[in-house]
Amino acid sequence: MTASLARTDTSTSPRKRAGNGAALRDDVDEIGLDALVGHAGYAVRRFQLWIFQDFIKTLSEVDIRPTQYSVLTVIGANPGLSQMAVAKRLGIERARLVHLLDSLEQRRLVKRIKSKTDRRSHALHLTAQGDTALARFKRLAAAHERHVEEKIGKANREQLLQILACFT
Amino acid sequence: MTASLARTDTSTSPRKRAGNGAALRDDVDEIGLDALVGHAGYAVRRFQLWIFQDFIKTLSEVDIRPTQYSVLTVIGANPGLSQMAVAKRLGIERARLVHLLDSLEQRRLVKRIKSKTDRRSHALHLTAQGDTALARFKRLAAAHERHVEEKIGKANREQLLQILACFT
DNA sequence: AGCAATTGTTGTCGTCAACAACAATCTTCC
DNA sequence: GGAAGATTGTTGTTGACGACAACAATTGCT
Repeated sequence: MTASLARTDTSTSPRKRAGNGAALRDDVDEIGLDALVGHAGYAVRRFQLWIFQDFIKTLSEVDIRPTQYSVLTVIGANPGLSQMAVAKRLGIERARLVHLLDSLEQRRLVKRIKSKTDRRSHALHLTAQGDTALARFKRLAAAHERHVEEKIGKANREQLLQILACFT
Repeated sequence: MTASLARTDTSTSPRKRAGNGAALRDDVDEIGLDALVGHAGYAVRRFQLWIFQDFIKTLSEVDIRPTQYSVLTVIGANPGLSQMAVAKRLGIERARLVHLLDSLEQRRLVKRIKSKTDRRSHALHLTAQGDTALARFKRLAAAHERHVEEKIGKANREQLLQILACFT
């Protein structure tokens, strides 16, 4: 019933190299997504995959991943935050933030300072080195953002940001 | 700078309960995201997290996850595809698709049929049971999609789909 | 003082993307 | 016709990540 064979047959296929046109269609362009095209989640998943890969590649020379960048940025903009506050603000599990900070602290980008007012918590700060490093990360991240703009268009990117602002 | 956004505050916060407003700010609403607000990747990550959680919850009664749903849908719409074709079309690693199909085949939703024309590959088909099950999955997925619509708005959802169409 | 809540931490579990290697099979090219 | 190279499915490993559960130390509330 589903089926929907005989799709639009865009016969632009320059012949894929495998001449087994008999039983199997492995020509990507001809495979229909059916209900998936109406699902925002599918598009978002593919987009996020692309965007994260580009981010990682663009910042590969400094070896910073998206989550690390978000943590550094928030700490840089709000010195003295507790781990709990950072975790809640970014939607990261506080258990996960522990390893994240361990790594960043080993690289001398962040330091945990024992809070005087609450001996349970740590006040998070960038090191001097972390501060200058973050500035470089931000320049590279801006380059990545330009890649996004080139990919989906300037106006579309801004609309996207506006639509998804309620999740940030 | 940044800050604000006046979030909808779903957490029913009747006063945060911790009165240590001294040195640490753990009030989520007051923590600025700085450069993150201009990054599409951050918004997309948060959005995808939300959307996947809603999908999983909405389809929890049938125990189907987003990736499984995408595989079933594509196979249902294109019977006889090889694993390689499905993997390429959905952007899934073919190694990963093996386990995915193992699981779906155990649940009698999918069957691998040895291809006559290419003895390396399998032709993928839904079982009769898988076909009726997929119809139910699609109804639940439609309900999930309505949740998305309620969250970001009907017009915004359609714009989103249009903007990200180049990734599907 | 006593009890509940919070903070950081450790640990486990399952999902997922990215690779690498392999046997079986197919294609291509000589 | 046969060797060389590519493709398909498979197995395995690695690392990032989200979700949970438990714990000690500490704090807040009553």
